[in-house]
Amino acid sequence: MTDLRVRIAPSPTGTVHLGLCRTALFNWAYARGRGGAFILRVEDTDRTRSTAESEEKILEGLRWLGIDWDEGPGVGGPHEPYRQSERSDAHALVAAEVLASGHAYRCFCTPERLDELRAAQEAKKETPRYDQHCRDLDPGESDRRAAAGEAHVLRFRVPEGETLVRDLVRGDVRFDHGEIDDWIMVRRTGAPTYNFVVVCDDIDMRISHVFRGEEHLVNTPKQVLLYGALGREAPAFGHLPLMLGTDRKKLSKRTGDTALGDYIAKGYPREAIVNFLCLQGWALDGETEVFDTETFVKSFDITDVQKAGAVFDPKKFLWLSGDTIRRMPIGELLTAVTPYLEAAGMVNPSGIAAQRPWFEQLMEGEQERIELFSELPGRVRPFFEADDAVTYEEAAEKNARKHEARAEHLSAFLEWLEERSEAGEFETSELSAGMKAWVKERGLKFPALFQPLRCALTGMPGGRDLGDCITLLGLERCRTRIQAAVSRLI
RNA sequence: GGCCCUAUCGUCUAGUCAGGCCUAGGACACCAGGUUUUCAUCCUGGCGACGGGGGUUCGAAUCCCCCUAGGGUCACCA
Repeated sequence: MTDLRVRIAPSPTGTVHLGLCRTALFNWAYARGRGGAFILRVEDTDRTRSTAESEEKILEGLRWLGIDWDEGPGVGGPHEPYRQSERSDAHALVAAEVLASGHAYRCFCTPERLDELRAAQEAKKETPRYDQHCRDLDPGESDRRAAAGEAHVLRFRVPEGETLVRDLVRGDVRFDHGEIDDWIMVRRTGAPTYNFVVVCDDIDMRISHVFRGEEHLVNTPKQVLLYGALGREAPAFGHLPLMLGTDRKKLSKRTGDTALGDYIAKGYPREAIVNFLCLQGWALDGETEVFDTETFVKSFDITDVQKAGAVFDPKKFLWLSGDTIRRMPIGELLTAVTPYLEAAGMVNPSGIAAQRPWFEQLMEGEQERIELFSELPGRVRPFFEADDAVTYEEAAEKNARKHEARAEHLSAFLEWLEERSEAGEFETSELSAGMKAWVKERGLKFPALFQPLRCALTGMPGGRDLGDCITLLGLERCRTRIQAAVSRLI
């Protein structure tokens, strides 16, 4: 059996894009589901745009998603180093080999000449391409000019013919070599280009399958040709459909957030993000939308991947987030939400531990009402406000003022509450039932008490069960709030 | 524009490779009911698609061709 080895090769030039996350996820799942190895390699050949911070963000982001790598930065491996910029010696060796074998040639054309060429071609509405000016330069002359220190690049000598790419997602794709430029392998600075190093490194690292975004499909014949020139067998390829924005173009900041960090900050649960990403171009069985990572790993196959691009649907993502939150154990939810509570100044780190049951009750009432962790502080605000200065939202106050005898009802209800407390009957479900009975005994409609009471207690027009609010606040705080409301709602 | 990819409800998709089981299934969204003290959850129902045209076949969402539409790519970026 040939060793299954897949990789993700991000370039550290910015934020952690969701597309990268999905590609990583699919590669990783493919390896994990088949006992293969998953390798992480940092593609930092563009020295001017690559940053260490970006690289660190990528590693952090992948780890956060639950993706672990068998070889790569941080864990090492038999094919070190895993940062392309540190592999230049190997690249130089291969470049020399390709030049010596005649599959590549030196090109001494100046960037100015190339610019003019391109401009002329564009003016004539032709496809911009290299005119192979240096392709048939005499080898002796080429060597002399290079030895004399004349600046040059190394170009791949694309032969006549066509290349067949057998894509595990798309099937067979043919490319006529007449359409492929004699592409640059090594820049005049001596730095190798992406199409060149990606092949060198994938060979060195024994990569067996390359799954990446569809934007790389047209690069593939160039790479396949290089594998051939090097006498190596190309890996299997699979080009994933693009993730599209609502404008049906490649997902970009233009139509919404694209960075993993944005979603983490908003409080999408990890499971929801992974689950949603899995759904972009792949489906478990066509029926089941919600599944865990383990199920994904067990079921994922590259040949099941959709060919057409997938438009990113923020609404469905939000729904999935809320659904995931609703299924979380309360303790886990509390942990997830703690940073948001702290950031809102509602608790300090030890505060929750000291009143854990209270916080758990608080969470239980909100669990089905939030779709993102970040919504929580706004929703529980009333429970952290001063009792004599609850913020009344306009809609809540309006609802309360609809009832003529609001102050009388509130005062009477407070008396009833005091009695319940003295009687030791101050538990949520008994209170909820008792309140309803209280309203009916007086021949009232529910809103006559509940709307003013909700306003008094929370200042909000809607929300959790009022009995629940009462037990959460306790008699003292309820008394203050109701008394305040009696005067404020006159 | 050249080349390449793609084409099922508004969106994500199942079904396409092995044509009949498809009067095309699920999910989100939307709409209407129900449950509920409110909000939310939850439940029920509804709306809603095989881009168009030719073939092949007894039979096509599924196979072939053309058209159309969308996307990707054309860097000394990756």
